[in-house]
Amino acid sequence: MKNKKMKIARAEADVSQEKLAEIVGVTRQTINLIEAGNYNPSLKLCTAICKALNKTLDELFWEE
Amino acid sequence: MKNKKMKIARAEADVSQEKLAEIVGVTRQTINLIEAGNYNPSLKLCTAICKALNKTLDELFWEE
DNA sequence: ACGAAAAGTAAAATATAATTGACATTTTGT
DNA sequence: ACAAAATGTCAATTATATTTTACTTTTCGT
Repeated sequence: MKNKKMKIARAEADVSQEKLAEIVGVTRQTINLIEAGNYNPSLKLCTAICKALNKTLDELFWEE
Repeated sequence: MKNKKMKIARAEADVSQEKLAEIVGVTRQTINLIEAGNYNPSLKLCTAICKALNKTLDELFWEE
């Protein structure tokens, strides 16, 4: 499933996929894949993304 | 860093590492490694563990 | 104290996250 | 409408999470 929450949070923070990738130390493709879904990122990466976007794990990655 | 929160949550739920591993579909060693720290589990696994223990990502895996 | 269950740990093999490079498409500003 | 930036996506490779097997140590009930 797509990660719409992350995409929105990134838009709110006004950073491109490329910029976010640079901040958290991965490639742009990795960020793109996470937002596109069908991907299973590591906890460390999820945490880094949250901190970069001023969100928590529950806010960006929790699914009921 | 050790994941003490997860260990405590598992104790509260009164399930062994082996039982939890079985519930979330990984091996006992994987659970052990996560609790021992120096490990970087996948988001999917973290989520499965949270649901098994009735906790959220922030409660078990968030670090300031 | 004893035995059994649970927990800790390690090395080698396997599965998969993440990278790289490259190209196509969409969005945005002017 | 045009150019530039941003996004979507793919195949091949590399890095690393997870498994498997196996052994040691702790914990807990009786």
